[in-house]
Amino acid sequence: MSATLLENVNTLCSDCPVKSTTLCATTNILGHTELSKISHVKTVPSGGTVLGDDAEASFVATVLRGVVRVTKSMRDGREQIVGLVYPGEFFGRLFADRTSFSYEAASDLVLCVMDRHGFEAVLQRHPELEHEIMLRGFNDLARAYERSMLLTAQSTLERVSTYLLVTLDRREQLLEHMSVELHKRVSVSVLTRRDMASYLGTTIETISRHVHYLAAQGVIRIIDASHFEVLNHIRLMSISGLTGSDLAVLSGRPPSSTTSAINSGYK
Amino acid sequence: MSATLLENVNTLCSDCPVKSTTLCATTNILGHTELSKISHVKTVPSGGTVLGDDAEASFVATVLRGVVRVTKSMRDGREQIVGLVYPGEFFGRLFADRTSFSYEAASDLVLCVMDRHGFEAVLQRHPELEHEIMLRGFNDLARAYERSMLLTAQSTLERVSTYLLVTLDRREQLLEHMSVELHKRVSVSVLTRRDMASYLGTTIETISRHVHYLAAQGVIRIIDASHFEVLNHIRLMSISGLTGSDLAVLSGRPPSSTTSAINSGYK
DNA sequence: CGGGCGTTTGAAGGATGTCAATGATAGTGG
DNA sequence: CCACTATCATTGACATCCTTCAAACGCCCG
Repeated sequence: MSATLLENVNTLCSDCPVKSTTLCATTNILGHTELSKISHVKTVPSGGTVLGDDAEASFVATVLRGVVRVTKSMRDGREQIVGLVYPGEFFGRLFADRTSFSYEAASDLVLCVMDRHGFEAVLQRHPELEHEIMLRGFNDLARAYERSMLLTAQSTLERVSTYLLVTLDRREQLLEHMSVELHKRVSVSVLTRRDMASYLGTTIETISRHVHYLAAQGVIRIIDASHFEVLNHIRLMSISGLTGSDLAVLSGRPPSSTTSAINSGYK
Repeated sequence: MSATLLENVNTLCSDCPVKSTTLCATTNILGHTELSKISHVKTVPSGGTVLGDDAEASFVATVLRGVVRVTKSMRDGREQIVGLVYPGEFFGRLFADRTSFSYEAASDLVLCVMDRHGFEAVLQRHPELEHEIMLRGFNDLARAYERSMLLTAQSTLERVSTYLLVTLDRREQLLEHMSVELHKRVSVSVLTRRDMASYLGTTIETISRHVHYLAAQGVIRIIDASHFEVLNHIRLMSISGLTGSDLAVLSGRPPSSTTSAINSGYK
C-alpha cells in the first residue's frame, strides 16, 4: 500500500479535496460550522473495514480519497460487492441502529467521518441538508437499478466494457475538478481483479479473458493490470450496449437533476 | 383482466385500503388535507403503462391495489425488471423532469396519483413528509442492494426460492392488515412467468423447471401456475440461502427502522 | 534468491439459455 | 354452447457461455 497517501493528511475544510462536490457545499455557513464540529478526518488502509455488516451504525462519512466497497455476504460465505463509493460521495446507514452491509476500503482511504446521531441532529435543523441527502439517495437508487440491469441483461463482456467506461469517466471527472489535462483516455481501475469480479458478478478469469480480447480487437491497450488506454471509445460504448445516459448514471453524473429550483425554496 | 377490481373504486381517503402504511399516515391533519387536494384515484389495466421511460415526470403515486413493475430497456430492446412496487408503497421520480425508468402495470392497478410539482411543494412545507420519503428511499436502496446480490451470487434455483418466499411474506403482510387468517402459507405470484423471469434475471423455462423441482422435492405444492402452497418453509429458506433479515428487506419489512425517535423531533 | 500474491492461460465440465414442440387456459366470435 | 385462436406454461433436446479446476507466469518485497 502506498503509505504516502495516508501521511500528513490535512484536516482543514478549506483544503478539502472534494469540497465542491460534498454535502458541505449545499449548506450555509452555520450548517457548515455545525458539520465541521462533529466531523474528523480518518484514514483506513486498503483492505481495512470501515463498518462491518450488522455492526452498530455509529458514524457516517464522506470519501475524500480512495474508494469504499459496499459488500453483502450470504450465509455460506459468498460475498458480493453491491456498490462502490467514490471521492466526494457520502455513505453510511442513517436513521437505523445497525448496518445492513459491510463497508470496506477497496483502496487506501481518507474519510471525513461524522458521528451519526450528531449528523442526524444537524439534518433536523437544516432541511436543505436533509434534502440533499435525499437527492443523493435517489441517485444511488437509480445507480443500483442501472446495475440490476447490468448484472442480468448484459453479458460478461458487456459488463467489463461498461466497467472500463465507468472508470474512465470517473477518472476524467476527478481530473476536471483538479484542472489537469494529462493522461486522458486512460481507464484506471482502483479495484483488484478479485474486486472487479465480485462487482461485475463474474470471475477473475473471465475478466482477464475479456480484457485481453478487447486489447486484441484494438479497442483498448493494456498498460498494466490496472491501467487501460481506451483507443476506440465509440466501439467500446457499442460493445457495452449502453446509452450515454446509462453511463452517466453509473459514473455518478446525474443526467438532469433539477434540484436548484426546489433548493432555492430553502434558502 | 378482472374488470371487477377496477370498477366502482371508492375515492374517499377514509376507505383507503392502505391508509395505515402510506405516506399519509406520517403527517398531520393539515398535511393530509394538502395531499388529498392534489391527489386522485386512477386505475390502470394490467399491461398498461403508468409512466414511460424518459417521459415527463409529471406525477408520482402510491399503489392502492396491484403491483407496478419498474423496467429499464437497453438499446437493442432487451428489457429488465429492476424493481416492483407493492400496495402501500410510493413510486415516481421526484425532483427531476424526466423519468429514468418505465413504470408499468404488472397487474390491474388502483393508484393514488399526485401531481409531482404539487407534491414537491407539500414536501417543502412538511419536513416530516420529506423525511418519510427519504426513509422509504433508503429502504428501496437496501432492497436494490439485496437484489444485486440475489442476481449475481445466487443460482437460479435460489432466486426462484427467494421469490416464492417473498411473495408469501408479502401476502401474509397484506392479510395481516386485513385481519384475515385464511389461506396462509400460500405463495401468490401476481407476475406472469415472463415477468418473473425478467425480475429474476432468467428465463421462463428455467423457472418452470425449478418450480417443478421444488414440488418434486415436497417443498411446495403447485396449486396452479400462480399459486403455490409452501409445505416446508424451513427447507425453502435453506435452499434460498438467505437469512431472515435478507428476506425482510426484500419483502419490504424494514428490519430495525428507528425512525420514531427522530420523527418525534418534527411533531 | 525465494516465497507469496495476483494475473494469465488452458482444458473440461456444468448450469443455464436457446430452440422447438406440445399442452393448458381463457377469451372471442359464430 | 362450442369451436377457434391467442397467450401462457410445460417439457425435451441441444448449444454455449461461463465457471471451475489446474498450472504457469510475472512481480513485488522480504
